[in-house]
Amino acid sequence: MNADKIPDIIIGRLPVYLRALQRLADKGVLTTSSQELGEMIGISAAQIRKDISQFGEFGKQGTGYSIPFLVDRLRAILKVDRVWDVAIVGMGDMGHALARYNGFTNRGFHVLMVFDNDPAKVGIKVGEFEIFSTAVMAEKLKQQKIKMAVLTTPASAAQEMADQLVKAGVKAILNYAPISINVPDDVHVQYIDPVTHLQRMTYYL
Amino acid sequence: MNADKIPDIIIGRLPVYLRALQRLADKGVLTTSSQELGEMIGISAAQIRKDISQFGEFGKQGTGYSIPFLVDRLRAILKVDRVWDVAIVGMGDMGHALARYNGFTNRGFHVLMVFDNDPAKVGIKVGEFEIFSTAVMAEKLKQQKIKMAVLTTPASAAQEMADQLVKAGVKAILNYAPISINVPDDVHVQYIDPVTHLQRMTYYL
DNA sequence: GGCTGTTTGTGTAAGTTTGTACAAAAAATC
DNA sequence: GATTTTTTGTACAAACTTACACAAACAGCC
Repeated sequence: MNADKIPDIIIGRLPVYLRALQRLADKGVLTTSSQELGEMIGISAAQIRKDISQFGEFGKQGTGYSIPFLVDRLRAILKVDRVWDVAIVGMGDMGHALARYNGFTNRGFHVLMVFDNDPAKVGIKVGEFEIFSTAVMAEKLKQQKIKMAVLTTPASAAQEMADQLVKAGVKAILNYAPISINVPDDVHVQYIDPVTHLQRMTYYL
Repeated sequence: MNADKIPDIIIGRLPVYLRALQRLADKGVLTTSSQELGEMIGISAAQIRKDISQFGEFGKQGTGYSIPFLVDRLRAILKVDRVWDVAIVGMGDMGHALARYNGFTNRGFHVLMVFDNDPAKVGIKVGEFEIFSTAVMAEKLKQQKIKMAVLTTPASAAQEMADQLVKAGVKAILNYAPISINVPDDVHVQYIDPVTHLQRMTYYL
């Protein structure tokens, strides 16, 4: 195990490996090879081997990798061998869709609370959740020690909500708002904007 | 203009530049510098200059970049100086949210049709759209010459739907299903899976 | 008009990432 | 049990990406 400093680009591929491996596990497959995994996800076998070997010698020559074992290791490395509570901020269509999404379960996450700054929405039920006011957000996030949030507000509110999240101790933000946000260096942000993703492909059409 | 072969990693940053520039333009700002833009989006000024200079000399020493001009150039480079028709496949919560999203307008895209393979959903109206059966999908996509699609089905249906999209001539797929899909080399895929994005951040918490 | 400050575009160096190839280990086959 | 096949982990080379630094161009000001 060479825990020195793993490049972020490798960390970014591990969830993709994990997703494919869990899919194989669900089908009852017990072992796989870097070759087979690579064909599933479109990454070269050598790269997969090199990425995984950063964390230890998890495979066996001639056989490949034990799927249950490798899944366990990857979950531990990514720290999703536990459940992280997540808050959703912004209860528009996207916030609703995510609040009702059942794909977080078993992959390390649990939506615990949802917020909106519109007084007309506060108190309304969305599935199992009652929408809370963003006025009480910092308090509730601190109380529950929530470290991760999903931002699904319009662009106009995103920076202000991000600031409040940071103040409340949130260290990871998944930003669905179509705008870049500024946060301190110790806060991580991932961006999901369907338009930028589409624009990245039109260049090649 | 050195159109030889622009690295994909640069193409991927251009939509982020464009998004920030259009935001400045909407505020009425007429010029900006690589420095200012870099601070907005968290990318070094040198990198922004080098990226942009791949396509021509769009800036002016001492002044910076004309925002309207640079926006025009980036839109042309990314081919979003026109409107691309897009189909959405899978009318669950996420499909609904995207069908109702008004953020595509003015950024180069227009949702033209939506599909679902559930007979109980076919014919129902979602906003302005009538849900069509996936049985008629290939036919309708070809008829309208649609080249881009958003895939919002469960993982179990994603590969089959992707195959149908490819057969119908679609060349770019934005995949919200939590699974890697296999497509021919000339078809582009971008992935949006909130869980893999979250898992990429938990490593650092 | 000359001086000062700003900002671009780019050459070069440094750093990072990927690809290639192969020894070593394990399993399968005969 | 010897040979062949499969597959890992990694050394080394190649390719790619980013950072640094600065000349040249332009604007603003006195």
